[in-house]
Amino acid sequence: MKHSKDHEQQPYNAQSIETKWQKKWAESNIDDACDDISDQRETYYCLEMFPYPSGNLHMGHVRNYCLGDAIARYKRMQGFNVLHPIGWDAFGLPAENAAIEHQRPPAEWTYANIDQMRGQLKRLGLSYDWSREITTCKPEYYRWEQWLFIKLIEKGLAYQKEAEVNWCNPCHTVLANEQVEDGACWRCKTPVVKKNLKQWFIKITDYAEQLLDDLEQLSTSKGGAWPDKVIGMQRHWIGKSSGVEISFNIEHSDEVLDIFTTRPDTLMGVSYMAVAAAHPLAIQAAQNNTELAFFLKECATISTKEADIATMEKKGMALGVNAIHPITGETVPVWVANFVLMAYGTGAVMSVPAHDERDFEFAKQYNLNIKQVITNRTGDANVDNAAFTDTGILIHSAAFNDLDSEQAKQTITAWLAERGKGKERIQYRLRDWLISRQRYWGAPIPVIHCADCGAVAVPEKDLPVVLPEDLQPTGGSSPLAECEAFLNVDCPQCGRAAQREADTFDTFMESSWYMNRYMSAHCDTAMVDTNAMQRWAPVDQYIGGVEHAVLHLLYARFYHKLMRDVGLFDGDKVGHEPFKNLLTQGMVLLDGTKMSKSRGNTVDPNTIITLYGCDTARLFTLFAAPPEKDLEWEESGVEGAHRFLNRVWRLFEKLNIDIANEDDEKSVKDLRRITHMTIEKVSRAFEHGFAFNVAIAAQMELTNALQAFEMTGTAGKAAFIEGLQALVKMLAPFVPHFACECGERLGFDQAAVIMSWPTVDEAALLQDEIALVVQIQGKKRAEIMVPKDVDQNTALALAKEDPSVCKWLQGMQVVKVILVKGRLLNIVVRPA
RNA sequence: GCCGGGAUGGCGGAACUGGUAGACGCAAGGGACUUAAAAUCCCUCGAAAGCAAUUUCGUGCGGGUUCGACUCCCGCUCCCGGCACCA
Repeated sequence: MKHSKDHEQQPYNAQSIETKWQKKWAESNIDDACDDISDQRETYYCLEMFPYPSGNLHMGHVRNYCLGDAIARYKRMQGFNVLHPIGWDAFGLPAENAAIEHQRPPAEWTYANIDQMRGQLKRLGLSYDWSREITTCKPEYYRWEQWLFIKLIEKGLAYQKEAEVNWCNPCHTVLANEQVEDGACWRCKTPVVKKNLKQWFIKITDYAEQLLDDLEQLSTSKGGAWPDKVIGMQRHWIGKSSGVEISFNIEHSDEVLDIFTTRPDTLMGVSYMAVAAAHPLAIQAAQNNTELAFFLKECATISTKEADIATMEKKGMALGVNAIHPITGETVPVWVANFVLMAYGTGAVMSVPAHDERDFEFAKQYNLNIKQVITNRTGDANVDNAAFTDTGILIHSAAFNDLDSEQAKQTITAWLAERGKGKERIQYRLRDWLISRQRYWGAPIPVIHCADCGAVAVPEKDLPVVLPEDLQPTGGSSPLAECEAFLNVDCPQCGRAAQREADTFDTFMESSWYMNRYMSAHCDTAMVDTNAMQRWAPVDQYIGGVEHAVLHLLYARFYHKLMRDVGLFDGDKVGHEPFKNLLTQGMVLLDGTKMSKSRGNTVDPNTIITLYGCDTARLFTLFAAPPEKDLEWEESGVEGAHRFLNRVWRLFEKLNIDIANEDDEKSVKDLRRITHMTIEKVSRAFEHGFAFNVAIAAQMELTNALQAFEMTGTAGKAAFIEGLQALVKMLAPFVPHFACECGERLGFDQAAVIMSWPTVDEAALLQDEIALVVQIQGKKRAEIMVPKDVDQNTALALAKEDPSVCKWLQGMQVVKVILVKGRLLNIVVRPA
């Protein structure tokens, strides 16, 4: 036992403590994951979404990494072999913009930012395995992405096609569908323009069904732990719908108009057809019709210029062509309509105004026929003022009358199928991933364009196609497109002069597989090492902002499956999904709005660290709100967190108290109970839900109890030390530097503090006597002390001795008694 | 419109599978220590009534189930996030 002199009080000095421990940790590589197969510990992979090196860490980063670090540290203390890596999502547009502004190549800016931000991360004392640091703009990283891409070309999963694509003028590049939000660029918020361009795509649609099916195993109902919100968003994005493709012949022509519908039961109600402006039938009709040609042109621009597409007026024009109804043989006019999307289904629809709101509106506007063919059970549904969109019973449908919608769908589909005029079809909203970008600061697409051989994949032996890092963007098109040294190359097939593809990959390509690369970060013989994958994958806990719910999280799931299917690993051994559990953290707000540079309402993490230390900053971000909720930054709250650490610090003064007297057995027992209850509560927070705000509150309660504890004898002192030790260890995932320093004052080495989690002594939780709440008619009327395993009759008898209970029982007859063990006794009475 | 999530003191938020509503912290008020300030410590802190013990009301609104409802069910209101002419 140490003597009082050793515990003389030094004030808590965050700066010197943090510097001291960060140095020690770095020296001991204590945070590195162990790849040694002899290591028997169970593995745990904790990952936070890696940062884009924008220049400085912001509070959102701090929150993200503190959450992850708490989990990683807890798991280490629980005896897991933890992989907790970090890296840099280093390609991207801001680097080019900065390059233009500063007249320096983007590489310089990027690497300088990485150095700056690495320093900031280290200042936060985050327990990363720095030996696995990844920088995605380095050839040693992106070469494998290029490698995978040529494999995908071989498998027919990557292809080039001319298509209508989303173009962002300020960013001077095309965008994937996922990167268009409200008709505008996800990055610069400028409305996108439609353009027809030849671009590279990856067939994510081939994986639609898998991506949808595997969402099931991620949902909480199936033992996974992805938020319902994210699962719902992905499900909706994939947008599966089952229906029928129906062929309509065109009058006086050999042409066939194919449409997709989910409501074949309404087929008899078709009164016109509508095709997209880009539909071949429309284009053909426009050849001899200038008015129509003008309208088609207008549609192409309007649909993209209008910010609010939803409220856009429905417009259309008759093509002057008729379609023949496959059942009745009647003719219906074909229209072009601005609400029909070329990219969905077949780019054409059968219009049933009586049973579709959109068709109804269009029909009213252009005075088209409205024919009701479905009614409700009572038969009184009408379509006078609005479409009747429910399913129901068929009417005015000849042979199909009186069938209900479900039967009609089957019967009509079968009828069509027999005659070769229709077939069941599954349609997805998801479209192929457009991965070409007309940007410089990205990974080159490994393709060579040859006049004779066409687009030829760069042979594997010639990889990587290295991006020249010294080019200077000027603001217009990519400097890569003008870099002769890069572009001119011999065709790998015929050997004649050819040109490299000047487009680069969408930067979401890099972030789609980095989680798998960390497992074998420096492997130079393969994209990933299969053994490492089997050891570590999947990520046990992924933490990041919800803004990536569809973008990154969908692409990464897809990429994982691609990597599996090119044979990099066995999905049954490694897992078919990359992220087992997902925690989506809320934003950091200041005065109710998101902290952002553009709003100028940021709080610099550095300032806070300098003022209070990183432990205080860490503690506050975890305590102020539950992880998934938004967190309001409050300086007074930060001070409160700092005060708490000081309070713990001062608990050590109590070690100097003389203990010459007898113990008060009850208070010793109570203290031990609080200690072990706290261990239970804090452990529970880590095991499910990550309610660190509650866990920290529990630690504050323990601190209060320790502070209030009157230590008189040796048992008391032992209980106090036990509580203090447990507290220090439980603080370690949150405020590691502080905890290590406190641990040292208790005589622990660092491993004892950051490698062992306290265990609950069940015996300490037991109480001989408990406070039992006595309710009359469900209302609390008294609290009595009873033996812990009291039975109902004894409890009732004891309750009746209590004067305030007596008062309420006066003149009453006991009807029923309910005892909830360990909690309460409810007496139901009625007037006698 | 559709999907998801919410609504609890002055504020952020607690409340295990239905069982003491408001833990913990912030803010506020009062007091102690101090020449003073800071720091620290103690007390009060949902509303109403009362000197008090105590009582009544109280978890967005209206119903219901139950001995007992912040929690479950039915019907709403409002807020936040996502998607949105998807055939």
